[in-house]
Amino acid sequence: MGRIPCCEKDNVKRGQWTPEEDNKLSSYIAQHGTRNWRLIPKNAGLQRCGKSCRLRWTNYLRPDLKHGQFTDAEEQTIVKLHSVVGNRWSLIAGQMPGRTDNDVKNHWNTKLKKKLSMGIDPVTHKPFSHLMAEIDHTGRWLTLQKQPLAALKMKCSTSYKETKTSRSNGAPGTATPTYINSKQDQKDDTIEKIKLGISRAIQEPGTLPSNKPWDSAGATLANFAGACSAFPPSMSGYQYAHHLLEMKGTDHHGARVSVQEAHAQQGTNKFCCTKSLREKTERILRVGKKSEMAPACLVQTVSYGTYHLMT
DNA sequence: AATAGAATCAACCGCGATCCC
DNA sequence: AGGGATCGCGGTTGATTCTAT
Repeated sequence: MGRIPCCEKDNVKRGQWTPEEDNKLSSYIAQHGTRNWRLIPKNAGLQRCGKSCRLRWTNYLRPDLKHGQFTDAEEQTIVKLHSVVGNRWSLIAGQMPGRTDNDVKNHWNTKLKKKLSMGIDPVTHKPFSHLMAEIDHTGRWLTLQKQPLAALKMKCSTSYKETKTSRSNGAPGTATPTYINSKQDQKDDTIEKIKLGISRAIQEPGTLPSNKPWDSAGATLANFAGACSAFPPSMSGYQYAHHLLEMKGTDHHGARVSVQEAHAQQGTNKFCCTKSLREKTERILRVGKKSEMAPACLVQTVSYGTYHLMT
């Protein structure tokens, strides 16, 4: 596993970028593209490492970036997507034109997380009790950008493929989506299906097909682990997410609750999870990179339905 | 006006994934 | 197939700015 060696050199400049450096980098990239980050600083006459240049370009200099404050709609998008995919900042940023993963991450860490931890919906600025009432009665929570599922799927897929394509051709912002039949792509597709299934299931509670191939009505805390122990091959991500969301269990008061009810009760409480179930969930969702982490939502979703809620 | 503490965000670090020879 | 080079991501740091006292 190779390390990036460039930053280790003593003669490489660090810290804040000056306007002159920005100009040099911008004009070089405008002329030559971003084919090889290692060579860019050398050719552009910059005493920076390639990594630093890439970061400066992608997070600040790119002409398509927005630099202003996050709008309410953008905050809403972050909150919604974060509840679906967790700390997958690049994925979230991919849904927000002009915003970088760094922007989204910083905004979440400095503003949104704080509001959420205080029990305040960062968008409506109302307590979560209000929000949860909306979930129960109208299902409006997580109305993911009100986009058709296919459109969202296309966007997710495009974003990912653009990244891959741009790496091979190097031209910034000119990549077009391509669809390749490979094992990796199939895995990506499965992951995308699961993620989209989760979002759609949360978005549209009560739309579960009536002929569901499972029956969790009699599930108890004790047998939940068995109930969601596998992602059946015959089941779509959408169905599976519904399956998880519809399961019933008992909360820490012993009351029977659905996953969504548990979610509503959970508020800012912590909850635990068992190792075996977490491993199973992670296996279902194992992704190419950061492979030990499953999207937080599904882990949490399973958690709500499976474990005691803890304060 | 001065100062301390909090908030913000650009930049860095380390790691895993992927590319490419 | 193996290994070095490169890229991209998420977590963290620290300089700067803002706010309260």
